[in-house]
Amino acid sequence: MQIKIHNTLHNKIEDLKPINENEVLIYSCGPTVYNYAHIGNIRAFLFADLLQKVIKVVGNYKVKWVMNITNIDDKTIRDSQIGSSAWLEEMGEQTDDLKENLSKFTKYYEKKFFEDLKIIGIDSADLFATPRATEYIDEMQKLIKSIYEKGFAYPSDGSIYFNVNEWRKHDTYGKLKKIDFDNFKSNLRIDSDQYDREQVSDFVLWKSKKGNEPYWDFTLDGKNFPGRPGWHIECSAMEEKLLGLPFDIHTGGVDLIFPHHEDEIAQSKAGFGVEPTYYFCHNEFLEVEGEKMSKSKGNFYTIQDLINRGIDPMNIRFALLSAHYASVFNFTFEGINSISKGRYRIQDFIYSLFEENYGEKSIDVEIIREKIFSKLADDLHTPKALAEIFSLINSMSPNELNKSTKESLIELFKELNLIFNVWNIEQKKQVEVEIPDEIIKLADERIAAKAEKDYTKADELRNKIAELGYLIKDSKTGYEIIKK
RNA sequence: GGUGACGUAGCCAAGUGGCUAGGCAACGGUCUGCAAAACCGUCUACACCGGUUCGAUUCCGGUCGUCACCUCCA
Repeated sequence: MQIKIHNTLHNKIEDLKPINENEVLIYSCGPTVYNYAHIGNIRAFLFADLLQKVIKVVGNYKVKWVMNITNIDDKTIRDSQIGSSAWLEEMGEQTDDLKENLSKFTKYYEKKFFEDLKIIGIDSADLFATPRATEYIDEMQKLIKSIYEKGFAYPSDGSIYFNVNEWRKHDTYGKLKKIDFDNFKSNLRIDSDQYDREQVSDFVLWKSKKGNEPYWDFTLDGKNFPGRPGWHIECSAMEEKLLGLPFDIHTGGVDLIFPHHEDEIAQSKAGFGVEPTYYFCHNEFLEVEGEKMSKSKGNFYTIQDLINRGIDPMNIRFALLSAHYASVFNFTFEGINSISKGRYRIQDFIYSLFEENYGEKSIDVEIIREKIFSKLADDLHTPKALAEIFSLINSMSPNELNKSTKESLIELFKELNLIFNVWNIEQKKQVEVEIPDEIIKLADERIAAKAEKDYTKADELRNKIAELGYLIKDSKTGYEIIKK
């Protein structure tokens, strides 16, 4: 099926036409590993994952997906410094070697990041590569050199900057977003580094070493520039090395449109002579209870925070998939709760497909499949696809279906789950939960009271059991105890 | 200040120049001693003001409001 996606380069939905016939090359801007990922970060990676899954399952392509790990920047350096309060015992002993500290610090959060991905249903085996910025310093220096030699970079006070004005004479700067060069917010010129630059819109390719920071030597024009790469150059260098240019799709959050991706385009074109990609796709932000997430507001949730509040990570995944990636998602606890119920309903439908209980009814599953897939193919429209799924489960009772229809539906849900990855496609298992003897005793007492029609006592016992954290469901044959 | 997005029922969230998206909640019912669960049913909205049109929630203009980006925040 033809996949369509919104391309920020042209601000419209376009047919995906990959460079290679059978394979789609995707690069996703990955995390800066200086802290635990929060649900906003997670949304971005979930979007990239959704994209690659839909391209595979619906588009029938192979996918080569690269996500970088930014392990060197102001924050990772700051927090890995000797005596940093952000240093955790689990990271090991700090040493005198600054690079070693940086590596220990960032590898800790990198590990946590991949654990979080797994929890949220993203399989890191789907990733072709997860390059760490510090392992591609040579490639970055080569690229900077090339940009410099072509006259689009200049050194200033030990750093090397990209010359946007010079570049604008050759090509558009502002391909992703219209930039009004006369109206950059004026107070942003008051910036501690501002005097280094020829003009405000120039960005740094190589940052000179400041104080006690880890650094790499970099010889340019016979002169050494001890320092470290700027943020934008990391992605440009790693993309070229791992995917080759141009590749197909570049993903990231909307905040990266400018300047990060704009600068990537300029750098790659200036240094390599090629623009990085044909499609830029961006996910919108996530708010919490209607407000932008921020540490100062205290509405900053990590996956672990949510799990600690008793939220099943599969419900987080499902909730995020229930809205379109390009719209602002308002994360609320009430919302998670309500959308979760929808997931359970679909799950129950799937379970009943496995029941060996058949009717006469037959439906054309292929038509349903086409419908759902076409929604996903249309700019990853998961809300519409889910509406189709709900319409399906509302239109029938599973046990009135004949055997082959049930089997086809199981196959369909298996396929859908390759994308959604939030259901168990199997027979319902009796979950073995240890019910304490005390509870069983109370429940038996209640059944006895019920049999004697002593409902007051029965209700009292039910309340008592509820207080202890268990729920009683009566049935014709007896009762069922569920742990709350 | 500049650029862009958005405002849809109690809540979340699609979409469209005429043909009730969907979910959650709520309410009524079936079933239950009563509940719970499940099932059936009910709930017809598009910020405001103009304009275009036979017809506008959808197109155009304006107003109000919310949000994002404008040098390293996904």
